[in-house]
Amino acid sequence: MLTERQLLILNAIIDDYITHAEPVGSRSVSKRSDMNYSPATIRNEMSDLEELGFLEKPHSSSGRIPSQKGYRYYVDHLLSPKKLTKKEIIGIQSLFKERFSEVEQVIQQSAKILSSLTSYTSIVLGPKVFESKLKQLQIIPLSDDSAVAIIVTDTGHVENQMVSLPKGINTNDLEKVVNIINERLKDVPLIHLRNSISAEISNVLKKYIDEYDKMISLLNNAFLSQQHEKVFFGGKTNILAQPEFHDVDRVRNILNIFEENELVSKLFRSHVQGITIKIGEENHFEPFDDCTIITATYAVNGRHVGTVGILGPTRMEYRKVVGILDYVSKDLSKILSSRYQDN
Amino acid sequence: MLTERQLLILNAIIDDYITHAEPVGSRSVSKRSDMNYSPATIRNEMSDLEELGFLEKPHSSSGRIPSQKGYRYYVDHLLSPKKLTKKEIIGIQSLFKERFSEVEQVIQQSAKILSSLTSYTSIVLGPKVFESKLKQLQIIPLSDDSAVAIIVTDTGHVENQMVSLPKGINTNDLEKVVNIINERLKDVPLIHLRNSISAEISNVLKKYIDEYDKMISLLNNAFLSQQHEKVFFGGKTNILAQPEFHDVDRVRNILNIFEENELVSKLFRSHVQGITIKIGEENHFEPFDDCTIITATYAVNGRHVGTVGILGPTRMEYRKVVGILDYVSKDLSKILSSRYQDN
DNA sequence: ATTTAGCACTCGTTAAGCGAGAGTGCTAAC
DNA sequence: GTTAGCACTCTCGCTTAACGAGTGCTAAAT
Repeated sequence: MLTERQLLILNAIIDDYITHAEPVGSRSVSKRSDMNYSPATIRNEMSDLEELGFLEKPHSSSGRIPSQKGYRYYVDHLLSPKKLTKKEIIGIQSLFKERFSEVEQVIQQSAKILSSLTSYTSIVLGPKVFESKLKQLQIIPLSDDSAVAIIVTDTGHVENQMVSLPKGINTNDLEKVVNIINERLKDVPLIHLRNSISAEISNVLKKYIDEYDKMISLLNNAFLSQQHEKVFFGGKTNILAQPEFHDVDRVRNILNIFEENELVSKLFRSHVQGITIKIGEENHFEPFDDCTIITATYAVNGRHVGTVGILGPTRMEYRKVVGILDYVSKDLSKILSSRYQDN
Repeated sequence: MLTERQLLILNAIIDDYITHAEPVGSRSVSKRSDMNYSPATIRNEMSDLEELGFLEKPHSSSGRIPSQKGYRYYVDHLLSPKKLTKKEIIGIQSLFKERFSEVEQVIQQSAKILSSLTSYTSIVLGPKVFESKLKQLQIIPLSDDSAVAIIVTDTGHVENQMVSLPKGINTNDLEKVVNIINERLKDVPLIHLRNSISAEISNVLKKYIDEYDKMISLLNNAFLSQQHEKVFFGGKTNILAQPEFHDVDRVRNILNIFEENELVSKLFRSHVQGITIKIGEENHFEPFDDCTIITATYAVNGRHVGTVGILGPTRMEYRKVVGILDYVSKDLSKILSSRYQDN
């Protein structure tokens, strides 16, 4: 167990390193107002902390920097989220105040807010479309062999998907099917649609429709669309401003990762409610070995449907980021919930 | 006017600089197989070419690099587009062969092809949605005061737009209006929709509808959607591989520009049919002062509806890029045309 | 038993100096 | 008109030296 003084010193070093990005020496720690020990004492403690694995030295005669374990200890035991300033809160509120016509715009806006407030890169996932409910289905033939299927959800979200029309399908039948679905499956969550079709209305369909099998496969295609969540970014290039990313090759690597939505979505998706912090190798993804990802979930009417996250260097302003993320995720939840309530 | 020999030398220097990215000296020019002069002679010519403004020196005792004027002369007089290799053609064909369900996917694929073939960044604009024609309009109420308007075009493109329902509007009336529009304005180009409404059907509407004014403003909102072309990128980070972009701050600048679709669209939109080359300051945009943009237009059934473009350093492989761009733009035109024909 | 002053030592950073190499411009010879 | 020869320039990489920040250890002070 660490002594009180060791805690104080560890905290001081991490704070210092976070703001200055340079190894911190005993002298500068000892000069802090809350530190009443000489550099020599600090040095001894630092040596101990290094032995315990909380600190490391870039080279033998330099100051210390926090190790991954050090950061972990810091966030687990020492971290007190910083309250947002009045100014920040007002800023957030005013940005959210613009009247957005679409849910996606609200989400995109959250990403922007996060990145501009933190000056790191922000990623927002979701909300999972398929949790929302069917409002209306349309299948509009374009030519003899193709049509576009349009799904409108109760949240006003529109998904569309091209489908090819099997030969021998009857346009009247198609209309009938669409009508039946709209009558009987309204308000069924998209995620259950495919099941519901076979479970609830297959009998009806079989009765009225000639080419049952073809019709089913057509519908399955129509509901195939974007199963994966959308990914929104804010400040994609913010991370380049950090001194640890002053190498073009690394930068390129990371930016390329951003282009792969699948991967990003896997890396940032949070499975537990609330704030999650993944430091360096805890991400289990080599290019992020010296990055930290902090995520929070947001909820709609109590259900956690998406993730907001920040990507920065391990030397990240944890206090600030956690505070902001907490605030924004809750605000976003509020806004989305009120919106979904409306409908 | 330049002499035959000066042309030869200018061409040699540019070719060399394009491939090696380093100032080229008299000796290396003279060593080329088609060059039967000694370094000293070359030096004299180079000196003249510099005086004429086609070449410049990074410092007094270094080799020459082409000036912007030099590149301009090169593309205007010396440039012979490189024929694609069999391999490249086969590659393009096979990538285009995948059966895409949506036009946008074809476009996105073109961007990918271009960037991977050229190893620069590619940008594809359009096609302008509003040139396509109305297939079907839907307005689906979500709640008492909001609805989503969906426009399906003859090309299978789906646009959707949230609209707020003015108070006192009658749902039956809304349905009537939508029906009238679908009957009478089918196949009207989106761009003319708003005019057509007032011109062709305002009488009918006035007859049947109570709240004419409110209805019109609602429709105007519904047709407001994305007027600006979409922007597709390929190989956003390719440009970072070029030695002239090995500075993180510049890189950041450029990548930030990529995020501003409006700006990108303005910078890359081509107004003339065929290949356009803008070198350095010809772009009239300071961050691109040492970039070249090469664009080509693509057409659907003879109408030029969009732009494909490449962004690279002024030291760009002009011959190759022009060849590829020419080929891909034509191929894309073919594919899109055949698709639009279908419907 | 802690804490701290003192000191030798280590390493990274910076500046200066130097030689090699690539390239030029000029002159004079071909 | 062309080219060989040569002095000159500038960059680049390497070495050296000085400096400064910081450490670890020892011994003295508290």
